[in-house]
Amino acid sequence: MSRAVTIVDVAKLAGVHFATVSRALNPSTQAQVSPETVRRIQKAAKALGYVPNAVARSLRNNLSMTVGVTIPDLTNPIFPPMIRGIENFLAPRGYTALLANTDGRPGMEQSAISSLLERRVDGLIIATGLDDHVLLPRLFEQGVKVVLANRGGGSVPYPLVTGDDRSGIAMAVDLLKSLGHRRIVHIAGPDNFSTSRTRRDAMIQSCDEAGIACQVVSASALTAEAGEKAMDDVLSQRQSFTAVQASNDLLALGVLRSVRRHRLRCPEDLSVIGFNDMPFSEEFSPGLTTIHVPLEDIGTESARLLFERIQNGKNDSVLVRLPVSLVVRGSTGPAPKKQRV
Amino acid sequence: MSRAVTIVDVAKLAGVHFATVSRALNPSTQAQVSPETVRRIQKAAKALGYVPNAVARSLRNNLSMTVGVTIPDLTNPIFPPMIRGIENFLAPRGYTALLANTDGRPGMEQSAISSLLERRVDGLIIATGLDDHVLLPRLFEQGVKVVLANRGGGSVPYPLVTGDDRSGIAMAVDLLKSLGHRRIVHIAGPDNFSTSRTRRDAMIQSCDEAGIACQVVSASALTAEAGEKAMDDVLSQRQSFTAVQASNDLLALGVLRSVRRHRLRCPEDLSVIGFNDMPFSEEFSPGLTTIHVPLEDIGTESARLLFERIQNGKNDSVLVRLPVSLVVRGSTGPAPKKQRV
DNA sequence: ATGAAAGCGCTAACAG
DNA sequence: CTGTTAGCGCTTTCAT
Repeated sequence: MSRAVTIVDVAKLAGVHFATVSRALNPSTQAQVSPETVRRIQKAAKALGYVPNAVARSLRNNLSMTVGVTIPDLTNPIFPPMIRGIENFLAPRGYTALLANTDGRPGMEQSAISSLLERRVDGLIIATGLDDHVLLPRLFEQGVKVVLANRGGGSVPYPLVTGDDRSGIAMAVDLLKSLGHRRIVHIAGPDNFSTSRTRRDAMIQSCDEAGIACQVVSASALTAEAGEKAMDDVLSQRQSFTAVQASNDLLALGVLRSVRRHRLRCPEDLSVIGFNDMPFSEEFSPGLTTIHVPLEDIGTESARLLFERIQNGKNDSVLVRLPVSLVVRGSTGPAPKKQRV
Repeated sequence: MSRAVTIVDVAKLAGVHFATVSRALNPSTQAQVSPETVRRIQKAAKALGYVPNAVARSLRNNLSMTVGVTIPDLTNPIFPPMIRGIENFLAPRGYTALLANTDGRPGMEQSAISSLLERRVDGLIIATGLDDHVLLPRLFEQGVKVVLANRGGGSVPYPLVTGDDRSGIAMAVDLLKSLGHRRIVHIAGPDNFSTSRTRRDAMIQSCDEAGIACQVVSASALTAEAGEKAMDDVLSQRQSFTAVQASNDLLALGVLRSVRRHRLRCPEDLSVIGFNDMPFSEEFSPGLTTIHVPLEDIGTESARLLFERIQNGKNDSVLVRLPVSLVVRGSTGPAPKKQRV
């Protein structure tokens, strides 16, 4: 690219000092310049195809107008809506999001955050759902603005935005109970995800209170494949149960596949219920009954909290727990009279 | 945040000039500094928690180590894999992607690109699939590095990465023909997307060559809702046909919904075939027969081409047409003897 | 209302 | 091998 046109070029053409160009082109200082001069400068800028250099501005202002967002994996369908929520809030305010995938690996998370910090993001939305790493306290100490999204609270007093997992699980248990189910299997996610633990514990508690027997099985990852494998294992054990509640929809999808392969009918032989209401869970066969989590809202709220903290310099803690709701579709039905499983 | 520690602070602690710190901390110049000094500097840097300032470096080097990526909508499932492909290639090379959603609106695309250019991205991957806007020739003229992904060729000689739409459509027609279908409806996407036009034209040509009657119906958007509505219209016209080929899987999903609502059976009464093999199309009911497009590879290739062009300063044109394949699932079957539609 | 000058943090000549 | 210096493009005092 031939050398970019700068404020100095514009100044020459308009016949003013380059500082005046800066004032004229900046909304907040434009009033300091005479309207006539402003017009002249704008004309010159357009004529030359001037494009402001945000990098130089960032260096000078110590403000990059970017925020970093770390997620485990973009291809996990719960994240695109969250990210849209984040961008919908930030873009109109002049902010751009830098995305980093961590694949759930603490090492990658660390290097991703380092890279974002080097780029001098004004704040961070961490949605990796992993346990507190050593990094977090250090970030807090340094005054780095962070909002934690979609994960459980840790020891560090950063703001936190999640769906209401406990009440979601309670809704699921209620539904199953009202359908006559008395023995449920819970497919839990890996233990190092805070949501996995929260949902599992809530499940045990809700079932306990409802007088329902709950068997917990852990999947090795939050994927359909892991869910399928976990369900295969459960079915091979010939336990008796009439319903499965999975820690997320991807696991539930795996359960559905396993059930189909074992020639069981859902929901006639077995009810299945997920968590998240991820995009397209409606299209599974059968359509997945699940707990709807307002993913886009989680994104929007996280962005709002971060934005506020960047603006006012505070770093105070809040807990935003967004309400969830039950979505009943085809994968749940009355408990079978004669247990087929 | 308390004032960040800079190269100067490190220099003071290590008792050297700050330029030496720069050399010591930079892999490419580290050899110029005595090993002993390097160690001392690294120790000082660690002790102070020094984080290099990429913004300052970018300004100085005129290299931001970022690329801009514009897409219509992250929540369209074909994009996350593409973006992962892009990031998988770029991240190990020190590059970060700035994402911008345009919602398919030329105005938003323009402002997104402006914003990215202000941030001095080193290049742009444009995957909006819209027609050439006025911007493109101007960008080319200015020497801005761009790679066009997943869209048809335009008048501007930028590199281009797509799936092989024509051969994909041919595969779909072949399959339907071999199943005995002789009257097909093609649900086309809006005309301002180049892929819509390519696939529609390929459809007309392939059917022509195969001696198959093809009726084209246009959907108002590339969404399930638009596909459903288009299919409703088709069914209300009582045309005679035994198969539907949709311009993408989202439209096909809408078709499946419409078919279900009209109490027709798929594939017994009607075969449906999509395009893209987007994530979860396998889970639709029935599983969607479709043309697999290597979305992640499209991302990787785009990133590679852009990277090469950033490296060597060239801006030469290439056309990379990635092979596609037919994926047969439950939504296609033999043409019915007695036409039910 | 505008000009002059300093400096954000860094890299890259150029000296020594 | 290390120090000195200039300058990337911009905003912001401080003068005038």
